[in-house]
Amino acid sequence: MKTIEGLTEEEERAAAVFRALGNPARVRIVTELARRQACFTGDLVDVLPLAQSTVSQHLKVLKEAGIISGAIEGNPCYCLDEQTIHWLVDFCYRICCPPGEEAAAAGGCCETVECGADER
Amino acid sequence: MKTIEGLTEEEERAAAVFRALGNPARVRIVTELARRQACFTGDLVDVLPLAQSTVSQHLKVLKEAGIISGAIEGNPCYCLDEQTIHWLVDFCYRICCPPGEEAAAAGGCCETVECGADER
DNA sequence: TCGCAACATCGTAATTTTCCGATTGATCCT
DNA sequence: AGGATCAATCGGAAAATTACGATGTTGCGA
Repeated sequence: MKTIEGLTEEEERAAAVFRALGNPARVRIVTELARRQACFTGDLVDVLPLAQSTVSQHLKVLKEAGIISGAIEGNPCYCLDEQTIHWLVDFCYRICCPPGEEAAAAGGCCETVECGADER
Repeated sequence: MKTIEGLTEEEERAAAVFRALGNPARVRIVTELARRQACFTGDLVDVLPLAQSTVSQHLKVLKEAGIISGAIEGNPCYCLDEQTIHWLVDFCYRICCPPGEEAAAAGGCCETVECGADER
């Protein structure tokens, strides 16, 4: 993947977090973690139809992206890092509804500009 | 990628949208689109350090995920599909702050359970 | 109609992701 | 110490992504 130079740090981070979440197994891990508050690796292995090593790798990806955190010495216990989720939501909001844009938020942009068809 | 059978339709869709957003160039496209309301392909090619064909492919990915929409006959004009963004934000909220969880939303889950260290 | 300009799509090479089994490292119990 | 259990990491194969140039396609003006 080529590096895009003009990117802000925020965009960079958003892309990384989105990428980490962009996998069915990892979304499942996140929802499970949200439901249970905290899980051992084994709990997640039971839930997912994947090998233990694979689940472990997914956990690593999520951890590196800051989406989950945790692990106690010798008894790894994961949980959601809600700050990151909140940050992501915030990012989306700022994208979608920049200051002074209350009007646009309602109907979307396409109606105001001459663009709205689906297929070319 | 293996298909995870237990996945809800929502989780499936979330993973797809996240995946589409999980690329620096595509995040840039989205932010640019938000800033300008609507863009021709050429505008985006000017902004990104990528070949025209590559940008076109990124646009296709975003379109297939429902993140952008648009294109008029013969003069393709893209814009954000804010509904999708809103849906995604909603999904994140439901994950992070399920009903009857006001307390947990503030401090995160980790403090309440015995799990909070960073490194193993 | 011819050619141009704007995009999409195709073919394809390089890189990355995804998954698994095997191995290693830690902890705990006997 | 020896064995069992749980989880991370390694090595490698298969599949997907990313990027590019070349080629199609469409609409417009000369």
